[in-house]
Amino acid sequence: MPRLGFEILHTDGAARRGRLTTRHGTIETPVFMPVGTLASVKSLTTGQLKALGPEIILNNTYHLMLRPGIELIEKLGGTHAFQSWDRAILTDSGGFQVFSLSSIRKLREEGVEFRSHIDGSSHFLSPETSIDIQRRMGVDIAMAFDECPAYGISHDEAGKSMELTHRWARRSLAARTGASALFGIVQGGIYKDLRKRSVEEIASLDFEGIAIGGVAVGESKSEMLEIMNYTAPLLPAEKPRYLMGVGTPEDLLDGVAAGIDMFDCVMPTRNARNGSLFTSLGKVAIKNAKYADDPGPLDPNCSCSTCTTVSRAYLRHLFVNDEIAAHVYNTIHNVSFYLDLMRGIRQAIGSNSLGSFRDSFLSQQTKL
RNA sequence: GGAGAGUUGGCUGAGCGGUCAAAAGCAGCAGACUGUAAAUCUGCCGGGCCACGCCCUACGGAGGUUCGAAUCCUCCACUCUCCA
Repeated sequence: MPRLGFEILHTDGAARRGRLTTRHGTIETPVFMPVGTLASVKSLTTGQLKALGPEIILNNTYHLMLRPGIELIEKLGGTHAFQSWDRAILTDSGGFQVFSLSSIRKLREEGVEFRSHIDGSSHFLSPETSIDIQRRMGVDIAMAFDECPAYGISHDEAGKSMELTHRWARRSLAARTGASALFGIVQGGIYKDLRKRSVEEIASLDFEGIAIGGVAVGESKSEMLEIMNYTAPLLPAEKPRYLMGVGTPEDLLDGVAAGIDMFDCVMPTRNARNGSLFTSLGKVAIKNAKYADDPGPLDPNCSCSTCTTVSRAYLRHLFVNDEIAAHVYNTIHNVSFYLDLMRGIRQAIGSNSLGSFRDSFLSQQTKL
């Protein structure tokens, strides 16, 4: 069995309706992958998550390396067994932590030395160690170890960073053993010539899929869209395309229209915990006083267990009182909303109506 | 009956002559969140305005001292602690 199967079933403009095949099931694309950094989609049990139906989730190498540690996960049979998840898992390589933990890391050609954000202890991550950890976790899709540069760096700096990512991409590939698929990551910041160069390099290597990294790191929405719309069409058509860390519902629509197949983002889960809920009628800040006596469902067009069982008034009550159930209800809804959105997108592509689907979705977003 | 302590903005609670419309926390009201150091962070939070400054009303009540009082003095009201 190949490490990863990918077939394109249908196209609508640049948008692709496809199917990924992994050892842990098939994945209909375009797909949104809920983020479960610490082998947990925050606030949900595996059972609750499974009921929502995602076909793939994302874990994080850096976090799991620190705790509980790869030795333990390996000893307990890999991360699928550890978290009792029998569907697909993709791991981020720790590349994003090169960016997000920049204040407590030291970057070298060889790799990155992190001071643990938990206890300050030193840890080293390189293409080889990252790939090794991901393999030992037994994930379905591993990511190359990259440097995700901060927004605002110069063309020169972005170029150097990109070249490092390219060298690391080759090393990641060379270090790969085992059954996990491996995706390369295109960098280059906001500079089109660099993005083009990065695509050429990454696409020339033997990755099972290609990701666009280094977006949504502080640049404006228009810059992000410009880079995405420029880069996506340059990617080889036959491989799955993954836009890392994105995004809002609107971003997903734009990404799919640009030909992206895979997305992940903390937004539905984090925003849920912070009381910002996505609905078919627009965003609901559930803590707002206006919902205090609102007996209606969070989203009248949603069939998730939150929307079919409790009122906005109750959700607000739970949230303002810091009840744990607020996080559960909110996360169930937001994840469900994202998965429903992707389902709708897939159907729309299948019927060549992505454009009207997008228009219809966005026009409803202001109805609150 | 005696001795002492206290009364500050919705609450708790700093302040003990000017830099005080009054610290801090909570509550309240908004906003943000994009490969998760996030159940986090930010702003507003007496009233008013022709608002990056000005004017009112304010630290239990009433007087007083002072150029100036939440801060000092007097009386009153209330609360609490200890001793009988």
